[in-house]
Amino acid sequence: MAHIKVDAVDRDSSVDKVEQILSGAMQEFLKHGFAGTSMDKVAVAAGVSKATVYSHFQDKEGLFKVLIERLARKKFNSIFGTEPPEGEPAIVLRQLGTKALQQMVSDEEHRAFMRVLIGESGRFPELAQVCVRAMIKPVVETLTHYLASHPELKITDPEAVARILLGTLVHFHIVQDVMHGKDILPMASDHLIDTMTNLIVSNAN
Amino acid sequence: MAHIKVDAVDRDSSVDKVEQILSGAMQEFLKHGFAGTSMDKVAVAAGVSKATVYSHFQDKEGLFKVLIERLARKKFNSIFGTEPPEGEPAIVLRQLGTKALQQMVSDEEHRAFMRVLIGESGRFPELAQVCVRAMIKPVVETLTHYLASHPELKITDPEAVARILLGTLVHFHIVQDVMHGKDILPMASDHLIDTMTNLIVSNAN
DNA sequence: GTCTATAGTGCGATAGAC
DNA sequence: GTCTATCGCACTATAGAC
Repeated sequence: MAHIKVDAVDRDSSVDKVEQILSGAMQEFLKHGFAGTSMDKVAVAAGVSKATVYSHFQDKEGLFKVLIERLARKKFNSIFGTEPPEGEPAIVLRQLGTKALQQMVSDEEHRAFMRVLIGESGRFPELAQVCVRAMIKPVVETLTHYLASHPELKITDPEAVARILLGTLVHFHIVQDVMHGKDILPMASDHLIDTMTNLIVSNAN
Repeated sequence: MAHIKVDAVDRDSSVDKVEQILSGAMQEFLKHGFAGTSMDKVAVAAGVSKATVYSHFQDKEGLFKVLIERLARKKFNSIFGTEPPEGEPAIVLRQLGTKALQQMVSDEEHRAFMRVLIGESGRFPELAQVCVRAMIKPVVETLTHYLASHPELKITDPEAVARILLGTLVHFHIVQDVMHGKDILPMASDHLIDTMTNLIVSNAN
C-alpha cells in the first residue's frame, strides 16, 4: 500500500510540477514574449526551482513551444468549441459572431496569446502553422460547411465568405482590443455583426 | 558660398547618421522584436558606434518608438497612399483590394512590421494607438467616405462595411503570410476579393 | 554556480570646419 | 587653435541561459 501510494504521489506530483511550470511559463511568456521572458522568472512564477524546470523541459524554446500548442487548443475550444450551428442563417450568424466576439473581448489571456503568437511567428514559423491548423482551419471549415448547406443564400464560394466572416471579427478584435483602438475608432460590435449578417443574407434576394 | 555649403554638409551628415541609425535599428527590431534586439547589434548594423546611437536617441525605448512611428507613416503611404478612389464601385473595390493585397504580400518588411507592432502592443499601448491613428483610421475613413458617396449601394452603415472590407483583407494577409498559413489554408486572393466585392455590390439589387 | 550578453557611461583620440 | 561630432574601447552592473 505504501508502495502504491508512493507511486501515485510520484506520478501526481510529477504531473503537478509540469502543470505548475506551464502555468508559470504562461504568465511570463504571455506578458513578456519569448525574448523578454527569463527562465528564472518562469521558475519563480511556477513556484519551482530552475533545475526542476530544466528537468521537465529541454530548454526555453521547448517549453515555449509546448505552451503555445497547448494554448492554441485551449483557446479554440473556449471560443469556437460549440457544436456546429443549425438553423436560420440570419439568426445563427448573428449569434455566432456575437458569442465569438464576446469570448475574445472578455478574455485578457486571449489578447496576450494573439500578441505573442503573431509577434513570434517570424521566429517560430512552424508554431504559427500549428496554430493555423489547430484554430483557424477548423473554424473556416465549420463555417464553410454551414454556409454550403444553405443553398438559399446563393453563395458561390462558401469558403471565401467564411473567411470574410472570420476576418471581419478577428480584425475588429485586433484593432479594438489588442491594439487598443477602442477610443480612436469606436464602433459597436452589434453594428458590425448586423451589417455583415445582412450583407450575406440579403444576397439571397 | 563656402558658408552655405558647410551648413548643408553639417546638416546632411547629422541627418545621415540619424538615418543610418534608424536603418540599422529597423533591421534589428523588425527581425528580433524589442526585447530580442541589443543596442550593440543596432550600432553594428547601422555602422556607427554605440555612443553615437546614444547621442541621437535617449535610450532603447526612445529609438524603438521613433522607428515604429516612422514605419507606420511609411507603410500607410506605400499601401494606401493613393488618391481617394472614384468610379464604378464594382471596379474600384476590386482594384483597391487587389492593389492593397499585392503591396502587402510583396513587402517582407511589412510582414515583419505587423509582427512587431502587434507583438509589442502589450508593452507599448500608446505606440499601437499611434499606428491605429496613422494607418487604420485614415483607411477606414477613406473607405467610409467612398461607400457613403454611392447611395446606389444602399449601405446603411458605411463605416461597418469599410471595416468588413479592411478586416477581410488584413486578416487574410495575416493568416496566409504573417502566420505562414498559405499551404495549410490555400486560397486565391482573387476569389476572396471577387466574393467580397459581389457581397457589397449585389446589395444594390 | 558559471559564464556570457547586454544596457548604459566615460574618456582619450581623431577628423573636419571655422 | 577651437569646437563639435564621432569613434573605439574599456568599464560597471545587471540579467539571464543552462
